[in-house]
Amino acid sequence: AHPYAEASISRVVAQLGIAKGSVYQYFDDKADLFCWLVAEGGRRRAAVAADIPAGGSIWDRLRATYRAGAAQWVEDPRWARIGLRVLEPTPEPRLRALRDQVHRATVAHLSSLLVQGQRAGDVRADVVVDRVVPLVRAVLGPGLLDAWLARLGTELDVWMAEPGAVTEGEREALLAAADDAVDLLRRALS
Amino acid sequence: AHPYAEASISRVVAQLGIAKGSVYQYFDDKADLFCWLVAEGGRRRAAVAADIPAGGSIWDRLRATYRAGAAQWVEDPRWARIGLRVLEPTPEPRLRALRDQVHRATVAHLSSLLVQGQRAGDVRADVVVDRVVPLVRAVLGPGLLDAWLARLGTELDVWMAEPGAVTEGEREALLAAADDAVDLLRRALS
Amino acid sequence: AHPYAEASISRVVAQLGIAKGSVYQYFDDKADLFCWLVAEGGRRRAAVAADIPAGGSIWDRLRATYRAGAAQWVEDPRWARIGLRVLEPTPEPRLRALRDQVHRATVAHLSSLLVQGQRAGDVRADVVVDRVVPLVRAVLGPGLLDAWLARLGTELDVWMAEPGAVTEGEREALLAAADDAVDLLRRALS
Amino acid sequence: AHPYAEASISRVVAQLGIAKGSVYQYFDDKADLFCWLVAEGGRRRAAVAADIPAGGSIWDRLRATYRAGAAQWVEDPRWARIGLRVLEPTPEPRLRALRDQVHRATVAHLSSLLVQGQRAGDVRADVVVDRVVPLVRAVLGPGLLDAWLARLGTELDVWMAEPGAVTEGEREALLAAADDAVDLLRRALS
DNA sequence: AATGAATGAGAGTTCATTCAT
DNA sequence: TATGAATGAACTCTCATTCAT
Repeated sequence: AHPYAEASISRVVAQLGIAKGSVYQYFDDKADLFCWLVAEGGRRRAAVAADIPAGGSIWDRLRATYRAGAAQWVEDPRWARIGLRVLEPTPEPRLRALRDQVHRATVAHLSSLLVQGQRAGDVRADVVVDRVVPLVRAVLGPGLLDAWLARLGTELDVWMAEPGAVTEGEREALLAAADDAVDLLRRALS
Repeated sequence: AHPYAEASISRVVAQLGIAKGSVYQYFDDKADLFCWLVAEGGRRRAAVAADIPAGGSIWDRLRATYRAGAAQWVEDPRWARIGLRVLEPTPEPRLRALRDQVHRATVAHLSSLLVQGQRAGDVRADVVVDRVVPLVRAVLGPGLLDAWLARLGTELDVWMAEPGAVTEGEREALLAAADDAVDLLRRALS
Repeated sequence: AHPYAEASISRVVAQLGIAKGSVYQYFDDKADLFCWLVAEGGRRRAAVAADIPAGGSIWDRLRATYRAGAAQWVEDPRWARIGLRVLEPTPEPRLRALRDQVHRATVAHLSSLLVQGQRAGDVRADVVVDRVVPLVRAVLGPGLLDAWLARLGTELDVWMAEPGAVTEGEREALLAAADDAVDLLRRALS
Repeated sequence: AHPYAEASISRVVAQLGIAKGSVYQYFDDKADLFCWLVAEGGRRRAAVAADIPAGGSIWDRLRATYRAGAAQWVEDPRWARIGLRVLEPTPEPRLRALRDQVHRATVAHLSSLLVQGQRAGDVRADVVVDRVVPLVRAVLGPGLLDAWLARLGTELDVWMAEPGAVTEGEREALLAAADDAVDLLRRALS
């Protein structure tokens, strides 16, 4: 519910009704707990991503991936949110290291996808992969998140505080937003 | 140099070699100081943006704007960085208000630009402006920033700590990255 | 409006719209300013008390004095309030000295009055003056003040913040309360 | 030892030789600590008052009560002092609430006592209870305290700083002062 | 394994006072 | 005479962490 620096172990244990010391039975310190949460969020996202079928164009695959992301965002908003926390700036060295690792993994994944796309003819040959990866990443990351929030007519923090129920229509809108994002990239790069 | 929550007035005054109380002669509190810094950063950016010529297609104008942004990023990195701080999440109500205001202004600006583009034939008629604005915003915001950092071969915090000199080649690369971002949008939307 | 310790020169100058330094042109420090205010309050009270006719029994004179006090309390509540501030506890040595001085003066005055009363037959001969003076002082000080506030149906701080207008009926009630207090003493001591 | 506003947690913990944070393990904040102290002081006084026999005239009962108060003032001066702190003026809302509550309870108690006295014939029928209660309260409160201090030949703060031993003669004098106060009221009201 | 009291560094903020202008 | 920027001590309170039980 809070960025790393503002998150307070005192508040967490008060809310959970457990002893402060108990946290330190399982985690070395605040950063360790935070890292575990982020990693667990990543694992849950990966579990969903694993079910994406491999066939079709890279656009089909991207679409399937981010449609699944939309579904997860609706079903498990708190864990989805945690996954984003790692991207926020922080001076804590271990969190920086974690963030860089996540960054590199994402870049590597998108790069290989685009290269595959070029081989398969889904992506124009004159696209310089390294140059577009940051842009692609932005569209599918903050861009898509922003589009989702706009569709829900809310803001991130407001919605996280009270995720509320998502109507079937809203759910469809989120999936459509994922399609929009992938379509924009397809038009730009194919 | 730090997100709002981690920024410490104690550290600032120690670094400046002034008395703690002096800060409060000019600012109501920490949030007030932060808001002023962000606003000043915005003013400096606006001063640069004012010089952009009005003619040409919206793509030409976007290109000119973000080329100017690249130049400013190189020449005044600290003030450019401050401008980004306001986008970071925070529970402080006044900073949230400021962030929302900046957000709305950006969205309004991009929307009107795209609508103009449709009228002028620079943007396809079937583009739904409201749906693509978040994606455009992401490309030109985090996407372009990420592209710049990739070109400089560094990371945000590392570079801010020691902005260093930028070679003529790097400067050209930053301008080229701005072109890349706008081109991607042009291909996608026109 | 505040006890000495809570009173803030910063607040005062902000409210007056003058420079902080100006205070120190006229007063050595916060305590000096406070002492002056208390003394001025005392002077104003003394000015009123000077008009009390000297004749009659001591009960008549007390009654006249505290009726005048009631009138002043209504007409000049802020200055009357200041006069009470000096009685509040404080560790500041100069304020303690001032308070002790006021205390001694009051005790001396009441003592001489009661002795006169005994000589004139207004006060029973078996009354031990020194023993009753603290009780008399309490009746005419905090007791009467409390009675006034009860008659106004308010509390001290509430009323000071917004003294408001006093109806003729309330004014009469305050005078009656002064009579009550003196009557109680007369019955007890004569 | 100090009024609420002047009391300093920093000073307290320094004197106790404990860590600042420890205070906040037991109390929400400074006001909470102060309220607890006042309440505890009240409880101790109530414990003593509970032993007062119920029979006799209301004057007998008042005398017994305030004789017990004198004894406690000698035996437990610090806790007795704390009980008085709540009566001091303060802008802190919670302390104001506490003070008002104490005020109302005292007034209610004295009112019912005087009404009982009227029924039993201890108090003249023409006494208007609501009008004399503030005066009675003043005699038994600040009046009696002042009388005690006069008998001890000291001042409140001086004596609290060094309560010292009380001789048997002084102890008797304090009890006599309680008698004096009640006698004054008896003469005035019966 | 769980507890929660103790810790003390550090935070933001207010304050009375000084003094060059 | 008036100003108000500069000062730094003192304040309350929060925090992550430790450790004896």
